[in-house]
Amino acid sequence: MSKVFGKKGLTKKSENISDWYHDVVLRAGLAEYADVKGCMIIKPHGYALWEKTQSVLDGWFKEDGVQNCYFPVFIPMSAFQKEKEHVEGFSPELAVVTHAGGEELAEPLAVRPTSEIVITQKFSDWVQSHRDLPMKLNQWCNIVRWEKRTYPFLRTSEFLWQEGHTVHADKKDAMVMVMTALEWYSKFYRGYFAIAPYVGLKSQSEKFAGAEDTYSVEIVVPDGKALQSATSHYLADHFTKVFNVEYLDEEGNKKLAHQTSWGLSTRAIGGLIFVHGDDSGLVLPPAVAPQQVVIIGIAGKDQEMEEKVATYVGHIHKILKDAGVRVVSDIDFRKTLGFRINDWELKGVPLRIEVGGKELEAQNTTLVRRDTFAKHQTNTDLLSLEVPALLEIIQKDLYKKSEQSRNDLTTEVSTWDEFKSVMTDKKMFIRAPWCEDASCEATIKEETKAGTRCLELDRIQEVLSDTPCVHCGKPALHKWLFAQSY
RNA sequence: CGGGCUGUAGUGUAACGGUAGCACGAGACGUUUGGGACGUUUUAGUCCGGGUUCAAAUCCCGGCAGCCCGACCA
Repeated sequence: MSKVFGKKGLTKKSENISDWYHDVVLRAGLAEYADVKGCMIIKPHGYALWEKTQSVLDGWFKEDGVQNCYFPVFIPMSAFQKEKEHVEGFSPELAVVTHAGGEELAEPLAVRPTSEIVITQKFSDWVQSHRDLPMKLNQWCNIVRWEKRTYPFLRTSEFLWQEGHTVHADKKDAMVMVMTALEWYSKFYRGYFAIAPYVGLKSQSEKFAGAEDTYSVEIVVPDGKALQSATSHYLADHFTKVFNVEYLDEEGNKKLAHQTSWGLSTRAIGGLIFVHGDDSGLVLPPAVAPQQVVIIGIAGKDQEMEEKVATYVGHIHKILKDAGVRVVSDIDFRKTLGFRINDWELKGVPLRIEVGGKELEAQNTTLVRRDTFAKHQTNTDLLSLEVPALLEIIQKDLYKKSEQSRNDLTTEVSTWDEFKSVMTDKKMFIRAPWCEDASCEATIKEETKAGTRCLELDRIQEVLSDTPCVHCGKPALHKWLFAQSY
């Protein structure tokens, strides 16, 4: 790797990853703090990443027959209290409206922390026959969870997400949906965010409040901690039996529908920042970068040259735009070159094309990769082919780097001593046999701050024999992933 | 929600209980421009609410917000 250009006022990632993260969020223009605790103003550069996320996932949802809709942000407290595990799980973090229109409300309104309740209520009206199934809805919305400890993007009091809610005739159909949604998320992280995650089943104590089973996508943050980055729940009939979501099957028998829900939030952007960013700021994968290429005009002090360079930049801009590249031109000659370069690097634009007198004369351009800072010249004629190809290479290289980092930050242990020493020394993911007992899990967490993250999908079928739990020694059937979490 | 630290122009900082200063930024003009330029000039601030005091950015109390450490979570 070539040298990394540090930034004025930007903490180095290796020195303090938390300070670095906050600096990048602000300096790259992704978001700012709002006046309300834990609330965030998402700025255009950050919101563009969310819009890209939306457009990709929304396309996949619709191909599968999921329809978008919108439910109210307010939920009557009485409705919210109907599912016991659900309300116990969420009530500590509910925001509740008690006054409106200048008067105290007869019944307080919860600001939705998720919409299982209100959507399931409607499912009971909308689902009558097996012919109504499956019914697949999704909404893109904001939700509020009054977290005690907040962190930009990763854990904000209000956040944006999509929540998919579906009902099916039986468990088998519902499980297909659960796995389909999980695969969308996994595919999105791998293919667009260039992040290699772990995907698997949550333990019973870590599952969604009200779910039968929860599956999740877990990102390995470079400091060795885990970020739960999307979830897909099999709700069985837990909500449908509370709200009588029943249908008549072909034989005329009444049956309870089986339900799923699944979501991905703006937290994803936090994962993206953490995984790819470096000491120069944000690094965006080309597939999601709002601007994939920035063309920087360099003119010296020469007015005539400024005009020539501006024209040349425009020419290149058109070539790239016609080639389907998201491109932006910077011909703000009033600012010094260094300033402009640093600014675009902070923002994470994957590829920079420098164009000045030298390039003009040679009819070429200088290409500089954001991820490696590798620099080379390319003839202008070849740009329309080379740039899209290079963007793909950058995308793949970022993924490979993420995969390498994930693997480097994961280790397998079989004894409790090893487990403890790894968790205290380094902080990383540990794969170890576990008995699946909740009290054992709680003790592990108490002693190491690390909890179970998931049982990887491809290990669910693989059943161990004669293997003791890494902590308590009771028989373990699977190797689970453990880590400290964000 | 508990413990610790913090809160001064847009940003970063300084000021013993006694004139709120500096740098960057932003605006104007001029000179500059191949990795964060310079001069002249203009601009803008003590988180909010109480208290102590002749006098509060400074001390005290409460609130709000940020960061860190716990408990909780997408």
